[in-house]
Amino acid sequence: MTTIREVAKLAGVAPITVSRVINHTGYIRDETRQKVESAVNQLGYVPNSLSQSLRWKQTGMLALVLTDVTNPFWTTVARGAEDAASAAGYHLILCNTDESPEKQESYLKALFQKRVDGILLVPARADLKDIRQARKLRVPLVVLDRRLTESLADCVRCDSEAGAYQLTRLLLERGHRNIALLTGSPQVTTATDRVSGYRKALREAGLNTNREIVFYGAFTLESGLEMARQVLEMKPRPTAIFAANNFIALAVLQALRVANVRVPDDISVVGFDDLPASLQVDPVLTVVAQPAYQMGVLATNMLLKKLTGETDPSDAYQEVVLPVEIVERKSVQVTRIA
Amino acid sequence: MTTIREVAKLAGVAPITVSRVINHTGYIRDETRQKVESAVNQLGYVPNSLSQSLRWKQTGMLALVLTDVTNPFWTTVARGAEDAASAAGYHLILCNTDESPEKQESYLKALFQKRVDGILLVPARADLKDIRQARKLRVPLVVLDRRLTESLADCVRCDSEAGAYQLTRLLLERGHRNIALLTGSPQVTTATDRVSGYRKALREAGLNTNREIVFYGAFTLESGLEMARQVLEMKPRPTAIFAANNFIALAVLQALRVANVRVPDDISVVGFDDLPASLQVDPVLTVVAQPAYQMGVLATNMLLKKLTGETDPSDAYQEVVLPVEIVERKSVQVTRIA
DNA sequence: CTGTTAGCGCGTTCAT
DNA sequence: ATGAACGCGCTAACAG
Repeated sequence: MTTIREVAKLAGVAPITVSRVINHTGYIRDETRQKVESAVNQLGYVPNSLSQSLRWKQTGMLALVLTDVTNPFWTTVARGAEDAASAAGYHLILCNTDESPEKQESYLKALFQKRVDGILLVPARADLKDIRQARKLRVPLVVLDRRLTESLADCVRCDSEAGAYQLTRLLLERGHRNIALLTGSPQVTTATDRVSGYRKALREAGLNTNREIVFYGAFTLESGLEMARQVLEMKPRPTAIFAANNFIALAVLQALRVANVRVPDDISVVGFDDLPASLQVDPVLTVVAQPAYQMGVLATNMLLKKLTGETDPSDAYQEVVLPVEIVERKSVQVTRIA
Repeated sequence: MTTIREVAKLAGVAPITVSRVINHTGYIRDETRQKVESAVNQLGYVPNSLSQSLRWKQTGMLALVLTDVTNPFWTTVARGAEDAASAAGYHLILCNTDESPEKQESYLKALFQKRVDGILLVPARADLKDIRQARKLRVPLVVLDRRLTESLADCVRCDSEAGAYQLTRLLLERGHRNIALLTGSPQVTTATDRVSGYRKALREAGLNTNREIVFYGAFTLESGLEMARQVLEMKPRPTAIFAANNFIALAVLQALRVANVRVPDDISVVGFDDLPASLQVDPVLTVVAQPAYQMGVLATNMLLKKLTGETDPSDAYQEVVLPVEIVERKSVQVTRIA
């Protein structure tokens, strides 16, 4: 590919002059600019951003490391992040860890090597090693969606506990006392926070620990199907199911349909995460909706502030917790109190 | 961040020795290796891949430029591409053009600047300018999903025409003669190819041009809703709707539900693109399923062959057309021939 | 307004 | 088995 030197030669100037024309820095005589521009066009010159980044000590790239772009929740977050990044003139790289700490480590290493200017991370596990490394390397990092066991980074997330609490209360108010909660891995704070909210609501309603029905699995369709099967075999069968993420909710609905159990007539179902309008035909599920897009935007802006030095590095880490919102639809039945 | 020189200094060796240890090239005495490794660990040294790429003249990065990661079809393609890329030791960058030629141009420019080793492109428009530029810059490029008006690049796509033909025949065999086709932009070959397949089937059934009912819009929910509304106002109303992509199909189902038109009792519906199992509760729609994941894998492998020089550059451009498959479900009703 | 020099961090080439 | 010099492509700092 053409280099700046070849352009300079053709235009009869020094490379630095070409550089100045391209980057619109410094003063250039109009005539010179035109000579350079025509040389650039003639050769189809495209500046090498590797070299530029090497000199400038910044790459203009951010990275979003998440667990699964296949999940509409994450694609929405990603769109928010991308929009915010590109509004600030940054490019965004997406990486999927599939909840694997090994993949996470491998991607982060690659991102460090690429000298991305900042990282948005949805931590695959409670493991803090990667985050410590980012700190050590002084790579700005914002944690997304999940809490850390220790306060080692800024964090933007939604209020899982409050959402789960509200959803559980809604069920309790409708008379449900046998509520099964199907959640993700105990390693993931959104999974456990939703358990906390559920638990809190049960306690307040005067139900003690032995009334809790909690299944831990993973935030996937397969795990949801498996847990749903187990719920259906319980005697007495719970009168309501609380699915702690969108894939589990869809799995529950699928399993119930296969088993010929009607919603909400035979059993009530509520879920966490709404689906985008483009992906549902007949929205039936009462859910807690998280501001996914906004979370992506906010986290990105927080990251950008860190790298433009608008925040004082000596400040304590910030944590932004976004409120969630109940969207009531028609998957909850009023039941007699048992 | 630490540089190779600081590591070298701490280890008491020359930078090049550190380089050799890191890249496992050349001979190194065990003792030296250990000194270097401990220095690397102590400083948390992470090699700068910008510099490496600059020297090696390759970046180990591929890019997939597509129209919309929000669409499950594309996320599936992306997963295929990512898996294939990472199996070969490459990283994959994702870019969304939203069908905008301007965004496409801007992203491609950035990718050229970043010196990605190769590009997978879903062209936003029939415009060939960007592809010519890639040729001029000698950046290996494979076109995905859509045909080019001129043969200027290798291409991997699915057989839209055959799929549309089969789907239309299925409707014709069930007795439908008033079939509305709701498709994307006339600028997009998958949209027009599906019209061709539809048209061909009608012709074969002895129906002439004035029996064609074709709406051109975009492959989005909004456009689908708008077109569906128009179909519902037609008199006589078509007995079947053929939605030429997944979002249009979902829009049609939504619109029909709102209008209280039952599927398939009142009207039959077929679609292009299946949804992943994780996103549907009760798969109802008879569709043409495209091998999205496989398309991503194949295109990536074709690209990789080009850059490892396994293909003769003098060869003509390849075009791989993947077969599609009808998945019959329950959205088509047998109707009396009008 | 334009050019020269030097160096970003690394690895190839050629010595030793 | 290890190192010195040079250059990848670009631009900051300093001259002129």
